Amino acid sequence: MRLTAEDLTTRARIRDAAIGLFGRDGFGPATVRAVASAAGVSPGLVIHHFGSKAGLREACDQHVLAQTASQGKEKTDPATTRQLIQDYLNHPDQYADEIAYIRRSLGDESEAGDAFFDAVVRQTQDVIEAGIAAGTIREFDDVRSTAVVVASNSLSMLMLGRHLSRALGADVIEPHGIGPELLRQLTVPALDIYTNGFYADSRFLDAARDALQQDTNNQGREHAP
Amino acid sequence: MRLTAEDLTTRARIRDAAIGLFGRDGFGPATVRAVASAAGVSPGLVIHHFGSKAGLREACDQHVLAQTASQGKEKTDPATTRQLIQDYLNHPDQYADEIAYIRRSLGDESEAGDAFFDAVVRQTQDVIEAGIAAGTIREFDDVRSTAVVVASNSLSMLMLGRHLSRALGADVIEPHGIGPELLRQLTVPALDIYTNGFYADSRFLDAARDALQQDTNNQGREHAP
DNA sequence: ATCGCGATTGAACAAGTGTTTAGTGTATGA
DNA sequence: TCATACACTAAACACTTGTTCAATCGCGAT
Repeated sequence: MRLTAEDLTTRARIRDAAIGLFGRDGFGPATVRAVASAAGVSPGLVIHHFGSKAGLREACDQHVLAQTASQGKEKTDPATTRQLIQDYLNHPDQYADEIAYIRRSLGDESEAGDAFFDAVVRQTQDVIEAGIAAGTIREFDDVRSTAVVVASNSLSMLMLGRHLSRALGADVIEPHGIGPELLRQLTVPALDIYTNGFYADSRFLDAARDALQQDTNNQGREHAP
Repeated sequence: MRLTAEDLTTRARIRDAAIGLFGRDGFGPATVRAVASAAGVSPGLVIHHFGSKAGLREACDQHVLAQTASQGKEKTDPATTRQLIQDYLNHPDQYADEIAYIRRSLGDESEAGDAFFDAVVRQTQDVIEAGIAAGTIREFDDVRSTAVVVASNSLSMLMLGRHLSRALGADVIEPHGIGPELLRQLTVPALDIYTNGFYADSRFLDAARDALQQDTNNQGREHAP
């Protein structure tokens, strides 16, 4: 259950307003005055509570990170995955602010973004290893790199959500880009590739292996003049 | 061949400096003064040539878009793809500025970013359809959506390059994140998934199809209270 | 009742922003 | 030769930014 704004302490109200504005406008463009106004408070009070704009952002980082770390610890089996999908489809804008905030953190280089990305990769790797053990996921030569690729692919929806909706000609542009309409159109094609592959045979894979092998031989001179 | 800074007209020098700074620092943080300084010129001259900072950005958008549209029209068959990979591996920082700039454009909502994303999707779809005709790529129920997914996955490397290098423990942090070291580690795992799939069977795909089918039935009430 | 202390505000400040303006050269064409 | 146009600069302007400061407000403890 989400607390309404009136139930929160002023400090928390400011922080939540900041999370919303930081996520929507970015850390630079979102001004202290705008945050204060959104929280129904004076700009000075924002500084009084958080010391500086950087301090405010730090508090937002910690809060969002803690918020997202608490959930998403137990999604390993297909049943729970389906549960999560349906849950998100029914409450689309429940985590909208956090999602937008994380997107900004991943784009704008920051420790919070690093931590979040690492957490996603770690969790992805756990899921893969559990899936391999359970026989639901293939075995890979390099599980770590595979986890990074899969995590990157997943997060691309977060980073490019706006473009995805646009490219699919969404009737309504969803608040932060990623929404039910989007998932409904992209989940099956994505899982289709993950299930049946994309290429018809291993020609591309072999070609890439050749190219990289050949490159490894010339590894001495990185930057050719 | 790339022209050196001295050979360019002042206007072009300013524009190139702006592309570099916009890509490195972002459109907001990169100041007119910084651009002017990087181009060895006074701030007023920047405005004199481009009317405003927005006009400067527009010129940069057009230039980068034209630059990237000229290349990347003929990469359809595996041989050319390998050629491109090797070419990029040998000249890593040739297009570094453009890559960083495009990354910013895709993140910061802008017409240029939209145009670039659409171009990538369109090109991806062309490649897929050509591949299907040639028998190198599987057939899909929804080619358009598949193209969007593949394009999104590809661009994730661009958007998250910094995190990818970090997560893979790159010895040296590449200038804009994506570089030879990164490609060498991620190309094969990525193509492995695209070739042999990720899941061991179609259980996840079926589960997702069920969930979405079930959701389509309840489509009337979007936001459950 | 009053003291004290944190929450809160409104106004101000210093720094940085994009932009303007007046002025200086410096070519080129009449 | 001169005048016009253009590239270019230095300084200033108007504005926004984050932050500070003095002054209240409200409330619990003494």
